[in-house]
Amino acid sequence: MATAQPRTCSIARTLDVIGEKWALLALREVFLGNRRFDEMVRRTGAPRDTLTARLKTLTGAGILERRPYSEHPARFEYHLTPAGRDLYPVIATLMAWGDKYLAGEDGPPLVLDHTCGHRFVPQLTCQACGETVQYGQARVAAAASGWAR
Amino acid sequence: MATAQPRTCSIARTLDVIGEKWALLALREVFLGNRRFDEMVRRTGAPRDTLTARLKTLTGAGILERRPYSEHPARFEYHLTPAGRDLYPVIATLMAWGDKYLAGEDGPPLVLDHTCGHRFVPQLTCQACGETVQYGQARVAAAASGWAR
DNA sequence: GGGGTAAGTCCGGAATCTGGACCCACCATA
DNA sequence: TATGGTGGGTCCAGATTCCGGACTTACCCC
Repeated sequence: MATAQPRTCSIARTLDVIGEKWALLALREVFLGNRRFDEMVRRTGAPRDTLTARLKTLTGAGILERRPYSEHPARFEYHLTPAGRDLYPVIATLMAWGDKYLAGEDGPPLVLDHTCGHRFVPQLTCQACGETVQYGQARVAAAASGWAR
Repeated sequence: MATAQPRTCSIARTLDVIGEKWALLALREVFLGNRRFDEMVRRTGAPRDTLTARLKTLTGAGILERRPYSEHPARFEYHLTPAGRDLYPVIATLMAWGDKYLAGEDGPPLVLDHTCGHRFVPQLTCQACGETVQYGQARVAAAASGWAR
């Protein structure tokens, strides 16, 4: 009898790369334009050691790119690659959830405006039909073979 | 001179709740309809101990609800609360990123169909104008006071 | 020379995670 | 009666990871 193997779905794979502590907060800083090591340490509060390790993982995974901006005192900035930029929806939806359920009485600590002029409230939609999608409106279609692996 | 404090943004707060290892994979199983402890252990591969701890955190945070489905052998199921259901966009965008960047040659291990009949490819849009949003199209609007706290 | 900045590395102790064994209550079978 | 299976855990010792703080190197500015 085959006992189900743990799935290796795309969620698990993605979390292997960005699921460690501080990885997403480091990414948040890059999204906000803070690309340098010390600045990230200050803004996130991550231990320097840990941040070093995370940045290494993220560059290794092709999410960030380590670019020198000075030689001699060799200094580096971390830039988003296209793959990194594509993580924006993850960050945005995480933030939206926190805004809704964990904001204090001051309201959300960080407010974004969309280029359309309105406050940016992220929404999930279906690329095909454009409608908003909530839990229950998408169903498992097929096990491309990897369902239980 | 005030050295910047680590931000406590909504992302950090959210990660405090769902950012620990296995929390999101446990949630994935609940989203897929597997609500029972042993099933989650099998499907995720998480250590039983760790899963116990995560489920406790998630119920404590109001994301899951522990409902008895049998007395006497006391047995429980974990159900999504409305707050839990609102995490669907996070799961969906994580999965979409993994599908795009980490899928093997077999393609994505898990394929979803939207009720509109098409393959479900999650997209991030602006609630106000309905347009798709990518990195760079939303800007920091104001520091509600908590910017650097 | 003195102080500051940037990007790390090194360290020992603390906290977490891990796999595996164990437990208890039930049910089914024979 | 024993035997085995399921479900939802707990307990434990060892491995791994995280943590804060000190230290380093190389520059710049005054």
